[in-house]
Amino acid sequence: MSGPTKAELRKEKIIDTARRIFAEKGVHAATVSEIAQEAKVSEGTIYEHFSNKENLLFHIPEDFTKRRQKTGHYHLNLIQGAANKLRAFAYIYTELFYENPDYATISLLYLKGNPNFRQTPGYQSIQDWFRHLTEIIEEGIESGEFRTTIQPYIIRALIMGAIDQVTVNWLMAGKKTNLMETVDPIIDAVMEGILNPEVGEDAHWSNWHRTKARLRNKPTQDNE
Amino acid sequence: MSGPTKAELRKEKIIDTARRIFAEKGVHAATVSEIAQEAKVSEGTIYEHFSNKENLLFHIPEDFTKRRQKTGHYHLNLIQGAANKLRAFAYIYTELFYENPDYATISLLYLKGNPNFRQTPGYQSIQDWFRHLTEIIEEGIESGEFRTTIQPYIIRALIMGAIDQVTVNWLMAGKKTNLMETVDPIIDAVMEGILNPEVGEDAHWSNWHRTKARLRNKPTQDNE
Amino acid sequence: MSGPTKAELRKEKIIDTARRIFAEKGVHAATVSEIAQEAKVSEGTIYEHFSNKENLLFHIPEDFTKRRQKTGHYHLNLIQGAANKLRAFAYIYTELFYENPDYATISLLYLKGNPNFRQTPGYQSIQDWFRHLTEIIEEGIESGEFRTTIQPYIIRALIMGAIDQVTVNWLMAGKKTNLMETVDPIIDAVMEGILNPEVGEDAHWSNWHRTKARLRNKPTQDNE
Amino acid sequence: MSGPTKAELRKEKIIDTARRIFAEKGVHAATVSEIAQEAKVSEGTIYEHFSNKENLLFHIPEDFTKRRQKTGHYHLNLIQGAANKLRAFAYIYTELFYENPDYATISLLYLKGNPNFRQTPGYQSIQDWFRHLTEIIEEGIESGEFRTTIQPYIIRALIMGAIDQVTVNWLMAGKKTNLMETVDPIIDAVMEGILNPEVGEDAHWSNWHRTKARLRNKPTQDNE
DNA sequence: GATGAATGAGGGTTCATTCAT
DNA sequence: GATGAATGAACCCTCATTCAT
Repeated sequence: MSGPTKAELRKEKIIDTARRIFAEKGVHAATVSEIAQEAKVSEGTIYEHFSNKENLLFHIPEDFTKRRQKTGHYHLNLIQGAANKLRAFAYIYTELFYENPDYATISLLYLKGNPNFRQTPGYQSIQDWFRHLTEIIEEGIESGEFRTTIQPYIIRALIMGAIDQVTVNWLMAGKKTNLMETVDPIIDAVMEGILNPEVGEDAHWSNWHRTKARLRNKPTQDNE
Repeated sequence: MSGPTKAELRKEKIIDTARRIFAEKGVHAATVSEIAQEAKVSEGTIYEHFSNKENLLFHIPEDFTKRRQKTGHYHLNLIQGAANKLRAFAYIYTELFYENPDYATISLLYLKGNPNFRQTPGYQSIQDWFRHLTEIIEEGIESGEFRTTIQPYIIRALIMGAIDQVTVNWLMAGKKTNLMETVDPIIDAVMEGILNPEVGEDAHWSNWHRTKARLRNKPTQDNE
Repeated sequence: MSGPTKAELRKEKIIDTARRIFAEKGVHAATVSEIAQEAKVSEGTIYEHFSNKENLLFHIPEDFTKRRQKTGHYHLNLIQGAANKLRAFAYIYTELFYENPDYATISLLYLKGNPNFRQTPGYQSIQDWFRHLTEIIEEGIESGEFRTTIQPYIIRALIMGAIDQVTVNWLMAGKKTNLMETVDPIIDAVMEGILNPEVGEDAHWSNWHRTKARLRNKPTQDNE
Repeated sequence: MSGPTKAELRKEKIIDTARRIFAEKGVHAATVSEIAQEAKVSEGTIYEHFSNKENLLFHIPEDFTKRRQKTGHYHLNLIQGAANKLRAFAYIYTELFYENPDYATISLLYLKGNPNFRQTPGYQSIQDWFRHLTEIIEEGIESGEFRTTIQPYIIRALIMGAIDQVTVNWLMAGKKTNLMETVDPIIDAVMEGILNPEVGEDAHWSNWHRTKARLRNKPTQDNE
């Protein structure tokens, strides 16, 4: 019946403050002392809850992961069709960054490429969520909605890579645009591709199917 | 007529060593002293060439940028058709990472998200190269090769985001696979999309065009 | 009529644990928190019984002092002759270390040279016990059993110094030997000296009596 | 031709200051920062010369060991007779403490019982010097000067134990007495023992030879 | 231009001690 | 009396940067 304990609130306060300061000044430039001060706890208290500074960093996604687990799966299950689910996934994924730019900063700039983070349970939770996208794509292939020739891992990289990319640009440029507006164009492009179907294969001197074959045979031709 | 001066060689040696050590241990964990030792120069000499540690970091892409400027544009100009150029671009871009994983590490993990780097000439050179991809896409739209509805910025984000994504995964997983093999599937997917054209729009209870429209009107419906 | 109270048992448990941990890791490296944990009390409880960490350290000899008071004097009183008592004293003194190596460690390495400890009642108790050895020696001189030329303080330093010395070596070497076997040789040597009485004073070019006199007159001749 | 370099002087200055401060306040209470300040170097400089605080502590005996190596052996070789050498050794050993009470404090209170110190070259040097005393005693036994029944290790423990003991007492009591005056009584006692040769064995009800035998057979009789 | 010893500010972390419950 | 979470002062150590040689 009772809500979170005082200790839990304290811990969340620390994580929230750390997220903000890490994002603002960078993980390296941020000091534990400053986080303590702004979270209105002592430095010692931080070390009661987290074994060290990096461990604190690694706990930042926890909240979001939990929240997404609860709501994300719920919403996706209500949607029918792989294409629809895929678009919804992109919305949910992007929206998390859009609504929590500090989390986006930390996730994309400090955690994504951190080998130590990949050893933590926090990373596992995120992976679980990513795997969901793969499942959606596989579902679409099986149902015939998607081409059978596509590779789920590649499509996942396309979608998430694109969103990560535009999110980083958005963050770096000062968050002035509406990040959410990039979701549909990304998904539209992934859905239908960029080639103009009204133009025949022979419209170009070197159509791309042939080029593809050519390049494949000499993949390192551009090397010195 | 004569080659690079002794000082220039020294400078390159420093950059090469820095690239390796920054990539191996991380920029923060790497020390100037260690770089000096391994480059067989004194710490003071490093500061003769670079104003500080971060400045040294920012000079790492220089080499690659110059090399790419020379060869990249040259090769791309020989290729006809936007689709072909686009694929070639992806090859060149990925190959640089594949052949220089230390550079890939630094570029993707330490420079991409560094606001200070975005103020340097080094970033400008990279941007110039990226803009080339945009131009290729625009060229494809104009020539009718690509759909007129696509947005070049989005397509660029898709391609480069996907490559960055698979490259980071490849780096983190120990560079065991052949990164180059992911290029074609990525470009293929971008070219033709993932939807199965043999299945009609009405094949699914909720086709994606309708869903798209629906989601667009209530983009934040999933928020609490 | 009833045994020790719960509080007293608690206090003893704390002292016992502290003795073990102080000895194992060193007083400085041992933490109050660890002692509390292993003694299964809270840190606060330790501070109910002892004003601070050093005060806890200073209470460690208490037990042994009390026990020795009870049994030591009793046994010594049953023995006749100063030489016999002296040997018995050495046995009792060494045995305490032998049976309680953790106490030996603390006593010899952390208390012996601690100026603050010398202000405590605990130190007084130990001193009382040491004075007993002086009394035995004085008794031997008076009874004619010992030479009248010896100085009780010096003999006490010899005996206790030797035992302390071999005990520290024993502790440092991993307590592999039987410490008790060193007691008799020490006392034998103190009793009869090391000079060979069968060799006359003039057997050596420079007999020690003369050397002694010589050195005494120029005690600092070897200084620069 | 030139004297010690500036760096060597600096290093010695650090060691000298550390010796004084460690002795004054205790190793634990002394701070590296304070040592740096008083030695007029930066903290960083201390860590250029010594890997950490304990390593600095372990370098304190170095000077004395070197000096003793040079002068100690030289003087001892000029003296004839084991008894004379033994007394001379005791003088030299004690004098080092007497002339350098800070070193005595560190040696007896912080190094003697430090297991880590026993792994250092510094400890080896000291051991070499101690072994010299054993050799002198063995020499005396072989020459017939000393009893053949004595054990060199025990005699060494007696002499050095006694000197250590009186030195610690002297230090703790404020260095008010003349420590050197204890050397002769110690050596005299060791030489001739404490038993009065003019009193026959039967003078006491229980002479010590018999007691010795009795105790030997029941060495643990005092245990509960 | 090159060196590398010296600097010293600053950071992460520990832990004895306190006090509200 | 007992608890143990919270405190925060203090310390060891690192390392980017400087500058006399």
